[in-house]
Amino acid sequence: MREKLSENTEEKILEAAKEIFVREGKSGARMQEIADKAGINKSLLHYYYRSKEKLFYTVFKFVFSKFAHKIINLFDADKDIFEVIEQFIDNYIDLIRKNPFIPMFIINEINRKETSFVTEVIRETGINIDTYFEFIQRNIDLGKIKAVDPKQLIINILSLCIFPIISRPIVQIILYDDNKNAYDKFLDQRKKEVNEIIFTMIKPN
Amino acid sequence: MREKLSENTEEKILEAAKEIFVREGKSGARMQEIADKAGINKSLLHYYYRSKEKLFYTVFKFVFSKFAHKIINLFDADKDIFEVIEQFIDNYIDLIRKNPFIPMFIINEINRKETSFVTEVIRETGINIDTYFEFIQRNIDLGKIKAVDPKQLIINILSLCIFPIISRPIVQIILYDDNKNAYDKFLDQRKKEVNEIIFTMIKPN
DNA sequence: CGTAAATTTGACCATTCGGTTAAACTATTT
DNA sequence: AAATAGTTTAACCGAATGGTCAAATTTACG
Repeated sequence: MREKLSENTEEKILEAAKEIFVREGKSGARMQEIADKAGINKSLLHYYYRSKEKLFYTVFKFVFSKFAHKIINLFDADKDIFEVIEQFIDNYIDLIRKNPFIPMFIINEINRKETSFVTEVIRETGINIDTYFEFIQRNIDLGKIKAVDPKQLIINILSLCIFPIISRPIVQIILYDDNKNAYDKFLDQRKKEVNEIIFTMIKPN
Repeated sequence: MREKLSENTEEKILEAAKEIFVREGKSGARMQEIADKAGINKSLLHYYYRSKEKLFYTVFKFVFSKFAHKIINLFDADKDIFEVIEQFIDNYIDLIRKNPFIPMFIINEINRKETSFVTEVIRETGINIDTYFEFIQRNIDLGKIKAVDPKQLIINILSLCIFPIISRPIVQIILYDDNKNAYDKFLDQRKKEVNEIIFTMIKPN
């Protein structure tokens, strides 16, 4: 049995597939377009990933895993919760701003799949929400924050960070007459805004 | 010139197209599927709406207009702002819960279109954000609420209401082990949660 | 080098899909 | 009833698309 000669090609395919799938969605993506972007023949796609379905699954798992871990891992630390949240909001808004299509991509495709697919992906990527719950509970026990519902809290943070970016194409037009710079400023201000909201809601009386 | 005999068929097509487009997206939707759902021949689709593009445009405008007006019109009233917001949150969460695919549909398709398309739709549907701005400004002037940024405010409300529902398929699994009832309770509680957040942020000191 | 395995290509296939066309059918007007 | 305009259908078309296959090329190794 020979060694794998070009893990390079596989990389290039994945990179191209990621870009196309994320931008166009699964049904909108074309195998030919992915091949072109990877600079290879369409047959090669099927040589490495037997079908569009398989290729998509690989890409989805990769993208989802990366994003999910960026959320969960933060709360692993033993840092001050207010610092963690501030840092999270700052990093996450920037991250999504740089990859504005990814949240939509994830939500979108999960909507089209059965639960088993999602469960499988979550299991395989090994994300674990419990570290977050423990982190919050510890801080409640220590009296650092109010006894808030950790589930509502994480959804509040994610909502306030993600929604303004995924809805940007409409909101930028309606609120800012499609002025890109103005909306970028809006998003920068938003970091303070979200911070203030979350802090206000969790800080002890 | 003859009368239109069956505005019935046109209705049926629109209804079917709406359901399919919203669920499958523009590229995922099939003209044949729409025809089947409307109980007619595929050629009839092209008789009434010349192309998929035209049919989609009609559906999109219809759906977008309905949802946008539900947001804007509320703030037209001369009611107490706290009542308006409370009612809005309650209604809107229920509305989206009943039509969970619509926000994603709108955001999704707007992402794929050029600005001109969106501007056109907004112009044609005649939504006007100024009534909202005036409503907020009036309440600030009257000292009923703090001098908050109306843009941040509306985005906060929409984020907190919409995101938990569009991300439901993932979040329900991660937070509630895919227990539908549990997540429905979560969303009911959420009305209180969002209300409390918004009220806390705008009420005068 | 020679050969066998791994990689890459081009030609090709079956199916799907949006769209067209001509003919059939229905209702309305005269 | 005949003519006419509006409505519906079945058959068909060309392009696009996911996928296959056998041949060609490259690479690793004895």
